[in-house]
Amino acid sequence: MVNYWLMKSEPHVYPYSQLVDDGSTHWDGVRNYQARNMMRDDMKIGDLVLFYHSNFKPPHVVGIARVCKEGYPDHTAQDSKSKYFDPKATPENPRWMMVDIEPVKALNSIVPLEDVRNNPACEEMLLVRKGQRLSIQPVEEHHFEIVLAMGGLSRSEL
DNA sequence: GCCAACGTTGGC
DNA sequence: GCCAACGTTGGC
Repeated sequence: MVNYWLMKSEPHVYPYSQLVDDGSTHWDGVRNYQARNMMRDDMKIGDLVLFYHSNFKPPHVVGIARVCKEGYPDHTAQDSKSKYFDPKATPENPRWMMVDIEPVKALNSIVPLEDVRNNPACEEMLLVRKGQRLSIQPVEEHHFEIVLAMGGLSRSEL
C-alpha cells in the first residue's frame, strides 16, 4: 500500500535539483510534532512525495520523490553546533525523527500553487487550505495523480 | 516587509 | 488546565 505525501522545502535552502545531485537525503530539521509523527509512524518505503518549493515566487510543486528510509532519530537535534539543536533531545529520547527520500522524476513543468488552487479537483487538498503550514502533508492518491498530470507526467512514467 | 494563522512556552 | 505572549511559517 503506497501512501502519498507533500514535503515543503525552500529552494534557496534545499532545492529539488540538490536532491537529484545528492541521490538521496535525510529530511532533518523538522521540529513540528504533527510532521514528526507522520515521519515516525506513517511514511513507508516506496511512498511517493510531491516535492514542493515554498518561499519562492511562485511557490510550486517541482518534482516527485520517494521515501527510501523509514523514520529514525534526527541526529541534528543532539548536535549542539547544529541550528536544529534541541537540548531536550537525548540518545534515549531523541525527540525528533526524520526519513530519507530519493528523487524519482522532475515534473515536465512545475505546478504553481495558484494552479492547484484554481483547479476545482484540488479544492480538498491541505496545501490550499487556509492557514495550512505543515511542512509535511498527507496527499490523497487522486490528488497526487492530478498534480502529476498538471506537471505533464503520468503514473507509468515514474 | 507585512501579517494571518498556528504552535509552543510558561506563569498562574 | 488556561491563556497571554511570543515565535514561526509562508503566501502575498
